[in-house]
Amino acid sequence: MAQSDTVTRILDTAEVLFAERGFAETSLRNITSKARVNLAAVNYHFGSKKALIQAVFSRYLDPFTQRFHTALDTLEGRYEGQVIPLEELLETMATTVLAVPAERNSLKVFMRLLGLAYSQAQGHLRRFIQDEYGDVFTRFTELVRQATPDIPDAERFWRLHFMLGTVIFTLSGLDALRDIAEKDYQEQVSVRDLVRRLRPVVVAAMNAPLPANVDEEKYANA
Amino acid sequence: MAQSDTVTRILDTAEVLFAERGFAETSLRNITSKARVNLAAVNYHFGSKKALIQAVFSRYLDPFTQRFHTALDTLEGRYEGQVIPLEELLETMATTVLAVPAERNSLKVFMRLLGLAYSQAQGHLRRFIQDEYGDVFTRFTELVRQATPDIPDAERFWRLHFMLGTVIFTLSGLDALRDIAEKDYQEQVSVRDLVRRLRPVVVAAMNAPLPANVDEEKYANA
DNA sequence: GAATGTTTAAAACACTCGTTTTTTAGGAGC
DNA sequence: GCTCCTAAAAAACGAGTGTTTTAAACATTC
Repeated sequence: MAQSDTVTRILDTAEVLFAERGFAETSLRNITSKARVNLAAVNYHFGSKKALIQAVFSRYLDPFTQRFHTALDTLEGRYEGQVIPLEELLETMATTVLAVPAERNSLKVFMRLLGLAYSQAQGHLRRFIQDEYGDVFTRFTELVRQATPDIPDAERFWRLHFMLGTVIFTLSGLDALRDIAEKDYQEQVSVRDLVRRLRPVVVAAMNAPLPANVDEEKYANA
Repeated sequence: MAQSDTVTRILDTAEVLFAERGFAETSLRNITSKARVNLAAVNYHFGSKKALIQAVFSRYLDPFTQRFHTALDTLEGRYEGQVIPLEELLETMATTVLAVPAERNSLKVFMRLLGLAYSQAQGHLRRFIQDEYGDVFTRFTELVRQATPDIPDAERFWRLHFMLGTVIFTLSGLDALRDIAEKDYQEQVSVRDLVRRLRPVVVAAMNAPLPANVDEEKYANA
């Protein structure tokens, strides 16, 4: 054993604690003691706490983006030049997201980390994610653009982020919401259930009529 | 002067710093030094940092919920017993949200604080908000229920939270998104603009077709 | 098998944190 | 005058933080 299963133990423990309590609220001593690892090991293996945080993200995002790229590859191959329908694109994204637990532990942790990364005020994490993994998102939005030619660019930009907010907010705050929902509706909700519920909502939101009273020239050169 | 404009200065400074960097990342020394106030003043006037955080929220939420309640009063009065259409309800909520800057400084700060309250893992804030201000939200959802009788209860619950996620995520992360949007689309976006864009999206999302492959009995007793 | 490089362990460092205590100031009431 | 109470200021406290340093153990290679 040994080798560097210390690194793995640190990452495994850190991602759970980060997801539960946030980055600032999780100390290195929390992590190392729970992982039964020496305190200095974090700085030895990762260099700093900030680097550890990024490593946690990389371990999720590296396989995710890779998988997403290949999924888009096969999708493009299937439609060979033709425009890919919006539903297909969303479906592919959903499938890729749901496939995360196959590689890493928990989809819940993944979504919670994403939510933290966006809400965390300090830009370092968002910048890191944008720089390292922005490509696949750019590729995806371009395909969405082709699938929805009637939506002005700015409007599509905002709607995509509306939907990003819906998904991240819901799935990252899932535990709290699940408690309320199960209390009121005696219903077990899994992430798969939520994704199934999200599908028609996202499609309808993207296809919603354009807002009224739009200043025309704003879209003239878009 | 004097009196207790110290309290106001602390609150004014704290809400901005909290909104910018989060609660854990903002120290009392940050606040008191920027507010040109003695460090001990926070504990003297508020008792603790946690109490200060709640005071910041109360200063926003007290007038907001009050305003929202009276807005719903007049709306119910106008429809005297009849069912209020969903669009009217959403419109009222949007108007009330947009009216926040009349009482307090910044709508941006308000939304950012709300976003933090939800993403912040520690439950004390969410519990505080739920306990103190849950009534008006319950009232609102009940009106939405009457306006959308065809949506199963559980489904409506989730869709409302989907939309909550959309609004909070977008408006609380507005600065970052605005940067990207303006760079790509040379377009100035105000909060009013965003609310205008959000309107049709939220309506379409609420009215989206029900998800397919639903286990029927889940809705049988809802 | 001694030497080398890598990983772990323990301790210390230099701060920062929220909170508390002590001290000083400023009016109000009589 | 003096006290009483509230507010502000200064200083100190104790705990907790990320990081660094120093020592020991381990594994590998020649």
